[in-house]
Amino acid sequence: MGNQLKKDLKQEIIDAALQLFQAHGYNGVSVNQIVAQAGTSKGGFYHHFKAKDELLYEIHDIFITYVLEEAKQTEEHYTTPIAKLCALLHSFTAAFHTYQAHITVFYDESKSLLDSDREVITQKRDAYRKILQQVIVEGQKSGDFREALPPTIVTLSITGMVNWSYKWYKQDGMMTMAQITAIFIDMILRSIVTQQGAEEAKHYSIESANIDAGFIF
Amino acid sequence: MGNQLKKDLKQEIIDAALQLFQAHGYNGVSVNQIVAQAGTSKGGFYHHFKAKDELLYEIHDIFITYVLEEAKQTEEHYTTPIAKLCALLHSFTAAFHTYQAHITVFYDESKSLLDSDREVITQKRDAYRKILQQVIVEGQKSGDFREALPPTIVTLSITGMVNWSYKWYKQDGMMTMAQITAIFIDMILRSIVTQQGAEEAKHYSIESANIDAGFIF
DNA sequence: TTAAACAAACCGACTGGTCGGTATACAAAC
DNA sequence: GTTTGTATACCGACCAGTCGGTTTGTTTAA
Repeated sequence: MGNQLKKDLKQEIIDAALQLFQAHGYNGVSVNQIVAQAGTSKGGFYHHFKAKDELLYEIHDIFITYVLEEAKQTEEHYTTPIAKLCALLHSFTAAFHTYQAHITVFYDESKSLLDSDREVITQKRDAYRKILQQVIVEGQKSGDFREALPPTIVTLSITGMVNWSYKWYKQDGMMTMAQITAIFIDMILRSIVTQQGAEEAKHYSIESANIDAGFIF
Repeated sequence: MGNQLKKDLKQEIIDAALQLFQAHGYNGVSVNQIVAQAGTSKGGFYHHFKAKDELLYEIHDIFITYVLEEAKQTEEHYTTPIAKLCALLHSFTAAFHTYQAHITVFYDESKSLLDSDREVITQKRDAYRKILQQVIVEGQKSGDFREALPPTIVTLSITGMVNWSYKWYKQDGMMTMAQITAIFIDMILRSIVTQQGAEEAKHYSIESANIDAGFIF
């Protein structure tokens, strides 16, 4: 437990790499730059990592493992498809505060992963998408979501709309991520609910008063 | 006119670079690899380009210039905000067939642009976004789009949802881009129209019969 | 004393870019 | 019609510098 009180060098390296990769891309950053920013040396680096590739893999894995685990727990904790969907989106976007750099690297630099590493990551990413898509399918079966929409496209649309915010969301911007997410959810629900589902979805509309009171998890 | 019958070397270089950049990123590809793939030499390359940077800039500019011009014309050609929005989306996604590689490079590698180049590109990209956002604002003023939604977030949501498809759309997949776009439009319209706008939006619903007949420009 | 944690010097491969030269095309001069 | 001049298109050897990674040496903690 206490071994994280003093940030160790490995974490320092990861943090430095995150910043640099986010700004210049994996192949645009040299190991020398990373160790300089982290305040260490190449010896220190290669003591903790077998290769530069491994660092990129760790960044990917830290992020997707966290998100996947979070999604599993969230999905189990709620009952209706609509509630599940909202909770999934909120739990994902909540990660932006801590993981925005991870996300940028995850989506822009995964092509630089070793093939073997990418397989592992892809598997976890697909597992995450499967959870989301399953919720959509559940909602269609329960009659809350329109069956005319292909679940795969809906899933990818939602993912795109939400993910894309890594390109424009600023921590110090005019809106918090929770506020933005409320709008996402409003738009997404309206686009996919049936008349039956509209009842429950109303609670998540930004026109209903209880939004500014905040969304609790 | 006839000077393009035989593909010239410069175009060959750009095509090769597009493929390679899309697969491995700008900094993951060397000039040697590009000229090998293009079937030319280092000398040939630097005869046509002052530097590797210039090639990346050209790829960006070709794409955004095309898209921006297309958007301007499209926007002028339609009257109602709803029609404008639909036409804008269709004209953008139609570019995927020819420009998917450009788009990938555009969104993944713009951080590798020279600062001066990036300024020019950013300006054009903002001009495009402004066109889209203006349509949203018009729709709010006309009473077709919900005024509760912040136009900036709506614009970014739409952009995200549509753009993200560059990560998963396959030319030889089960759905054509036009079919996918019809679903995008259905979802987007439902999420932003008022009761008033719903009338006109019905024409673009995937539940109405005329969708499989195709969308004509 | 031993092992882990780092530092610094170093290595070969490769990088973006240059340079002298050649091949081709077309126009002017004779 | 042939020669000459000149600009463009292109080639491939070569350069200085940087890359990821290794090796050797030193410090620190147990």
